[in-house]
Amino acid sequence: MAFARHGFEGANIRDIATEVGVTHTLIRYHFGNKSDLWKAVIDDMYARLNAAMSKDQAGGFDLRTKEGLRAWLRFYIGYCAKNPEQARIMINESMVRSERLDYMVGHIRRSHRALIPVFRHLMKDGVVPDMWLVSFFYIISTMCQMPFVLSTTIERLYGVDMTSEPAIEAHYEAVVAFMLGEPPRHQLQWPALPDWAKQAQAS
Amino acid sequence: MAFARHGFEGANIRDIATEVGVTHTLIRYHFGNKSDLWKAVIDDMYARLNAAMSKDQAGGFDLRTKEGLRAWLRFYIGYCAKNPEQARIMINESMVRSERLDYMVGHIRRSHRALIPVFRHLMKDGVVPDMWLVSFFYIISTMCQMPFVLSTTIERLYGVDMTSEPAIEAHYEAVVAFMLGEPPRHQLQWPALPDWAKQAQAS
DNA sequence: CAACATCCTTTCCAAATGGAAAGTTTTTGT
DNA sequence: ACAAAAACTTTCCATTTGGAAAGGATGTTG
Repeated sequence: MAFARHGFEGANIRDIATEVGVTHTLIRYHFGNKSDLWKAVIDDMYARLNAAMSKDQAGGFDLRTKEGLRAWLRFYIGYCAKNPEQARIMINESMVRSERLDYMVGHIRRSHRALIPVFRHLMKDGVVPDMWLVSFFYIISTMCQMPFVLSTTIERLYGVDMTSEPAIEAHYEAVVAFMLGEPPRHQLQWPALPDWAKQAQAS
Repeated sequence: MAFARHGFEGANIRDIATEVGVTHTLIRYHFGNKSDLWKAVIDDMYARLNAAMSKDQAGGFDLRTKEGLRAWLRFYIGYCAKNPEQARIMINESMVRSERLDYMVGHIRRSHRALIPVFRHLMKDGVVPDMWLVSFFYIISTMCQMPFVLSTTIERLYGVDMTSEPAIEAHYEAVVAFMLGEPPRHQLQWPALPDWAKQAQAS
């Protein structure tokens, strides 16, 4: 989506319209002004996120155990990999204090409220070390999101397509190893590195 | 800087100029077109980063030990906290494939090349678990950067000023705890959470 | 001091962009 | 089938924005 790629100011209704094959005035007719369109996008985004979360959470895992945490991480990392625009939009709007940021924070707060008790449990049970909750939240979420948000950079830098299944799997294993201190159970063939990185290994 | 806040397309030379107190044509005279200005900003950004890195690395720490890693993390997190625009610009440009992204990748590659051998060492010595190098890189760097990149959101969400010393310190302790599995050595008074988050704790 | 280059301002332009207004087609309810 | 409402298009406008051009001020050098 254009808002994810160019930010609110960089995106323009006309391009969005032609992308969908309509005129820019039609978009205005249905959504109102640019801010209204943006809000509609955000609402839809969170609706889809919540739908995916609750569906898979009902279908499954108890976040308070290591096993459940692993399952949740696999789900969440997969979701981030397939919907990187969502994190991109949110990051874009975090760059400057704005009315849009406040609107977004309403959604974020609801998500976080649901996860806080779970995260506290993980600490209490010693699954993860005790730490400041805010840090824990942003460490976890950015760990899962950022490699996919930055996929174009990683592609240019390491020649790896982060949206590919092996890369997603490798990253999942890395996150689990990092969080739980457990090395990958089945030895993975990690996506190969380019020459400049391999040579750096030697030095 | 405007490029960090609004992205390349969202920023405009005229506003940048008035911010500095000159006319927009003067900026054009000195830097050329908008892309040239952007490149000059990036070059300066990396020059300052490299200066800070090499100065403090010379003054210091051996990244291959736990102690050294801790010291480096403290430095790097502090740097990220005080220069969040740097990560912001890079993230902005990662949103879409562009000539600017390629330009940036040149700088990034140099930084990464210097760190890869160090990171490999950390894994070989068992300081951190074995994992895919690309994941490790982005886990580490985003852990250190993102809370400060997203400081406006965190402020609105948790009422915490991430740029304050206690918040930086708390985050540093969290990162160390997360990476090395070591709980904070001296018990910190973590910045307080707002009511909505405390109540979530109870449930 | 005169010629020249550097630095900076003023003025202008064309394209892009958000938005308004008015008109046309399609759908819907009766 | 017909009137009203909803959906959509065309046309236009004011503002913003990157950029070009020309002129003026301020050194700088022989």
